[in-house]
Amino acid sequence: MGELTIKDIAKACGVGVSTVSRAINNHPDINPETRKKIMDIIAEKGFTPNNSARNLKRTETNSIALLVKGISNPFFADMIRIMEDYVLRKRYTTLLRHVGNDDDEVAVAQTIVTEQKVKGIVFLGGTFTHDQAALDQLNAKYVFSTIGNLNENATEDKKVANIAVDDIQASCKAVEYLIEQGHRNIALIAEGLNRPSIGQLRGQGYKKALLEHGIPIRPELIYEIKTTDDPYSMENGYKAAFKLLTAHPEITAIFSISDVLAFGACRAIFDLGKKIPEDVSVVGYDGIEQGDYYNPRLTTVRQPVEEMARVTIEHLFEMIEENVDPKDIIMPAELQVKASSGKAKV
Amino acid sequence: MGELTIKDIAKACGVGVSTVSRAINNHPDINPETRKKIMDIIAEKGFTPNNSARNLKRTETNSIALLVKGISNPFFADMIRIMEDYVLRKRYTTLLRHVGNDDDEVAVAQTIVTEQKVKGIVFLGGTFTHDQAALDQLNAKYVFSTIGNLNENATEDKKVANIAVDDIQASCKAVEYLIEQGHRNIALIAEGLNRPSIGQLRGQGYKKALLEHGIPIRPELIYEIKTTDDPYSMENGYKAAFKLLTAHPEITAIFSISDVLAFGACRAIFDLGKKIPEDVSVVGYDGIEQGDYYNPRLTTVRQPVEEMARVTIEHLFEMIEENVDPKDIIMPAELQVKASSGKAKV
DNA sequence: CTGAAAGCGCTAACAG
DNA sequence: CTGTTAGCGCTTTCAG
Repeated sequence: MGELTIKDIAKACGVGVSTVSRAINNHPDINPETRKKIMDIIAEKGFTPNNSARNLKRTETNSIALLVKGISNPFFADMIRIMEDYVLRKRYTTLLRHVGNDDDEVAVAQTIVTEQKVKGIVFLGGTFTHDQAALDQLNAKYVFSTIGNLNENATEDKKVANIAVDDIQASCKAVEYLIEQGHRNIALIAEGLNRPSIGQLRGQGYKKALLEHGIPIRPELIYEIKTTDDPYSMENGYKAAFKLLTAHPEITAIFSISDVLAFGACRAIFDLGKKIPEDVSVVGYDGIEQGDYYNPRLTTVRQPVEEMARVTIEHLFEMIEENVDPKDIIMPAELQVKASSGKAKV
Repeated sequence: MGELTIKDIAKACGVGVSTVSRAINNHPDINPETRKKIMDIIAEKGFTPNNSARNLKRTETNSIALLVKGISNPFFADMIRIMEDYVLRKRYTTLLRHVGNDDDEVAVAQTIVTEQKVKGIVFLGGTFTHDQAALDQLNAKYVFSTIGNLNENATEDKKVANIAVDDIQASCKAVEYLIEQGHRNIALIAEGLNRPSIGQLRGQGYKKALLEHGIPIRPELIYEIKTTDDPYSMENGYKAAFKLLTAHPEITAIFSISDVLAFGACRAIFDLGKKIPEDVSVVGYDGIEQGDYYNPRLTTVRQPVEEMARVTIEHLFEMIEENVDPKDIIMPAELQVKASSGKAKV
């Protein structure tokens, strides 16, 4: 039962506790030989310093936290890897924490800051609106990423660091593409249409495209997912498409606000005996790797993951190290036309 | 900058710190009115108790840790959800931690135990062999899950709690099925064949099936993935299948030791202008949800996820609460024949 | 029921 | 370069 403390090590080495502390913290003021001796004994006895105690004392930590909302979103995996690499090169450490869909990420952030003394936080995914008061309490720099144009309606002085794509425009482009392919009965699979969220923005893009091309918006072609826990599931995409296509066989194209939902939709289309893209075109959103392995390859709005990850973490370090003001950075998203979409049947 | 401590709250409430402590810990020895007053002020001021300080003092926590190896394995998402639910019902709290492919999960466990004082640990995924000495140091109960038959060659007294399916047998069944369908040139996509790992076990099952049916093992039909970081990727599956099929067009079936790899393999097959299952049958392993949404639906060895999660967490609590000895539990895996496999071409 | 006081394991002055 | 010592914020006896 290993419950070794720094005291035990100090005793075993015949030195004081502070010397041991210096050894494990790479402190300069220590004789290399003493350090070596101590480190050897530590390795031999298998002592792990207690971080609770460390964090209690320390005032800062050269570490940053990655707060990911939604455990299973494959979209974030790449971003995390890229940011971890960057942080490591900066000689900081990363703390990765997944927060449940129902948890309040700002509250979690608060605990992490006070407990782990992190210098910065990246919020990946999650809700759109945050309690500004709680945010102000946060004794660390933070940046939101891939959540949407948070600052859309914010006043200048309330701006928060945010990296996102222009969801409205990107969605609009995607639907416009479908219209150009001759589609008129275009369904939408979305979520959160009536509350500030990426779902809402993407829904707006869909409507904008239709309106600008003089196509009436038919609410019965819009399926809104209502589940609270993990709305972005293949199962929900399946249900949505199944219901839409059964009730409205005239649908020739589906725009889904996430790739994962789109996979579910594809399954429903196949199960109904229809072909993609011959009978129904499908367009997703996100541009996750999986889409390229799917059969047929999924047409999608690709968010520039690597670029976004890089910009996000760079901006965070700018804020930490150079005290730069929070920026609102909108990045371009690109429609990638693959095999799951094509001309409308005539 | 919210750095409130229990002292601030005590002062604000006009009580002692210990009373505040009692309030936030639902301690029985406290006047309900006093508690209410304190809780109100805490809510108003937005105080979060510092867990580092708490853990430093506490000797136990009614919490268990879920240690997941490999961030992006969709196979675990379900298990985690099920176990979290169970833990919650037991009125314990869950601590979820992802550990990188290169990290030593036992070392991470060690820190978590000493810092968070968790009572139990579930190791999900990860390596096969562990330093028994380090394990013995762990001042908590632990169970390995979905890693493979760890105890295969262990002596009785060294047994470690382990939940797994019989990988050899299940793989053997899967390959036998392919043989029964008339396939003779069956390729294998695997990983870790030469070190104790699930990959090795599944590879053994493949060989066993061939041998028992008098089919010679041709090493050139076995592709072993060598990358260290995340071998179980679609990309690796793609490369493997591409290389196999290009060099050996006579292959009519591929057994892949994971569904994710199988998806990659499918893409390669399509890219080579072949059809699934008409030209090449594909069988995966794991039974993840995605397989059912894939086109064609993936034939796979399904591990009973829900059941395994339940058994895993139940056994952990047995060990914690009733001091039951570690058990070695082998669960049945089931071959699910779907659309990605069929009779061999004649 | 409540407050005072003693540490939990560690780091960071402060003296040597 | 090294040891001594004072807390970090909290829980938990121990007296009231």
